[in-house]
Amino acid sequence: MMYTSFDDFFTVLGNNQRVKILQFLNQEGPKGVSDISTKLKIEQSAVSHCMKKLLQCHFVEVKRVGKERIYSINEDTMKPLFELIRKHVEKYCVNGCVHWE
Amino acid sequence: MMYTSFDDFFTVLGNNQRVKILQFLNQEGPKGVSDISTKLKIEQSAVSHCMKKLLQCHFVEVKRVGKERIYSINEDTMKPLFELIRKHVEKYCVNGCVHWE
DNA sequence: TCTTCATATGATGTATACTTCATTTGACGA
DNA sequence: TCGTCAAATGAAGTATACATCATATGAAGA
Repeated sequence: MMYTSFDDFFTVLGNNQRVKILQFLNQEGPKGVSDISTKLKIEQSAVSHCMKKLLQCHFVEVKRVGKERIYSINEDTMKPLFELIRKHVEKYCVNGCVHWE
Repeated sequence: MMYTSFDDFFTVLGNNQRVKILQFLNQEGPKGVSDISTKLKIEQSAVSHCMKKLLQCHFVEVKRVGKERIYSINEDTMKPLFELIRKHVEKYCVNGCVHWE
């Protein structure tokens, strides 16, 4: 998969696990793969696959610390993004469920 | 598909056609299904399917005008959302292509 | 009420991406 | 340099959502 445009960014966000990981990093701060895997109950290799895509889109950054790779969200983009969606959900999502029609 | 939470919103945005439609409506203003179908070269029924999901997430609104149904974006959410992503792409997407590694 | 236009719906094949497993890489300490 | 831990990679089966077709609905005018 190439990441060449606007739409690709949403494609990468269009996956619950990746969004959960981003939210987790947003709330808990920088974390290694094992931590993410344990806390969110996602397989280690699945987390790795997720992190790769998130990295490619610059939604997260990574730094090596010993054997671990510590991931942190790109706050410039992700914080306001989550805030925007949070407001939207708050406005339209009633009783834990979007209502329509 | 149910739309019960935060992640579902990204799932609906995670599709190029739906994003293209949103961008089109953002730039060109309210439009009917036929217009969208013709301009973006997407089948009529595909557009309809897209609009249904976009409606369910309140990314667009609709009003009947005669036989037509005119769709317009939810500006409160979509304008700032697009602006946010635009800045992100501008920052990290070099020469029409995200670079990494 | 019949016809036509605009759009929506439902079903099904097909494409896409996710999950999982096995394996590899890379760093650290003994 | 060997063993171990942390994470990444690749491949393959499986699940998911998309594209398309045929059909239905609903409004407007003749």
